[in-house]
Amino acid sequence: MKAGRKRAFVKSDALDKAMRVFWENGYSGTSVSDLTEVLGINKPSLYAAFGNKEQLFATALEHYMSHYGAPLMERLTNPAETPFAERVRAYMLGIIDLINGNDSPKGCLFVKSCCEAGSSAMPENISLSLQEMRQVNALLLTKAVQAEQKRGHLHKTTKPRDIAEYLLSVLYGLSVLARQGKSHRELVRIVDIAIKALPTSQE
Amino acid sequence: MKAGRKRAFVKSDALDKAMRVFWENGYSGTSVSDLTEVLGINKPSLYAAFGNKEQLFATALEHYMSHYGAPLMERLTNPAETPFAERVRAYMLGIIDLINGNDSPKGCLFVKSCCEAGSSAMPENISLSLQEMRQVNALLLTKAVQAEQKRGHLHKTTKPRDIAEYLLSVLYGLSVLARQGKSHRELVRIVDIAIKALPTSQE
DNA sequence: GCATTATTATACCGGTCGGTACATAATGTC
DNA sequence: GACATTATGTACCGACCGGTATAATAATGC
Repeated sequence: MKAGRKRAFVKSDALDKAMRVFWENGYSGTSVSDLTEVLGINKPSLYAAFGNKEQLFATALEHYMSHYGAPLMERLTNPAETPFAERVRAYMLGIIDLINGNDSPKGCLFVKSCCEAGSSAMPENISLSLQEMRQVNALLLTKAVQAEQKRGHLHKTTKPRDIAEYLLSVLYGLSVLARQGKSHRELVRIVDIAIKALPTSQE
Repeated sequence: MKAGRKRAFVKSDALDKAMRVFWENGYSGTSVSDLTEVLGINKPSLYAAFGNKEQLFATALEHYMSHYGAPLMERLTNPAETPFAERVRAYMLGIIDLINGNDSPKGCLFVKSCCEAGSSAMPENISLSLQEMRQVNALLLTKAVQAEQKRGHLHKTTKPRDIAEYLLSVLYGLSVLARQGKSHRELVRIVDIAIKALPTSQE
């Protein structure tokens, strides 16, 4: 055991709370005072635990992606015996629950952050890692589409990458709609239309 | 002619410049100093001409929607003799040009603002007018779909409003992708996939 | 010419921003 | 218990925030 006074708060809990503040107000819309107020700690504690505002945001963003976003990706491949369109639907419904939950801010933190990115209002490092995150996400989705094309359940006239980007585009749009208060039901209807566009082999 | 010293800048030019600053950095990412620097005027001139930061943003947003967004809507109905899918495509390609232009910030100011909305970082009035703007946009698109269904060129199993919201969702997604640097060509490919989802009567 | 009116530039307002110095309190090792 | 180590609360830093008071400047109507 290391020496020294014990931290009076649980770091992982604080990180999740901080993530939600950024989720609600965005990077430049969130002040350090906002964070310390919600987390119930003082500034020196926050800076000692998380570095500075930029580093805390980066950590919160990774926490969001790994704990809330990434787990949904499994639905794209499992269970393998269900039709591809159903798996995509399950994935997208998971995203809907995430961006339209009752106990979390509306919309998607990642999408929100992307909109802030690429300007002087957001540090360049963050903008770059957002771009990397998107590429990883798109690649995973592309591979799922590719696997399905090889199985022959999806015809091959459209490049898998384009199909993946199309699906992501719809998802990003859902985040904007969720932010504006659209209901769960309305969002699901959009997903159902979007999935009809998938060029299945029976066409 | 009114008495008094003449304004040393063209108000409409200043408004367009201000719009671009907000477009680049967002509402809370833009400071009044950012604005006066780009506009080349002093703060009292800005406040005299546009009220305050919030009012200037509201004006800039309306300028964006009426001068850049709204004119594209005509492509949805004209020319009436071209197929509906082609008109929708023309509309969406117009949006792509807007959000991926070389002489303007990437992405869509409206989408960016929607992501900032609904939080303490953005005044409530702005959030409300963003919601109204979206409703107007969705209604116009819905009516275009509805007209096409009556003509019989689009089958009626899907509600026109849902189709409209689906198309808007794709467009909002394109804004996020454009912001991340996706090329014109890639965005067009997404639009082409999205349009295939339209339930045309020949199916 | 002269009062009136509007815009300009400078300089400043209180408040908040992100970030930290400092002293104190609590834990471990020896 | 002495001591090193770590976290805490307070109080503060310079810089910038949105916004304005003031006075000089330029245009008008009469």
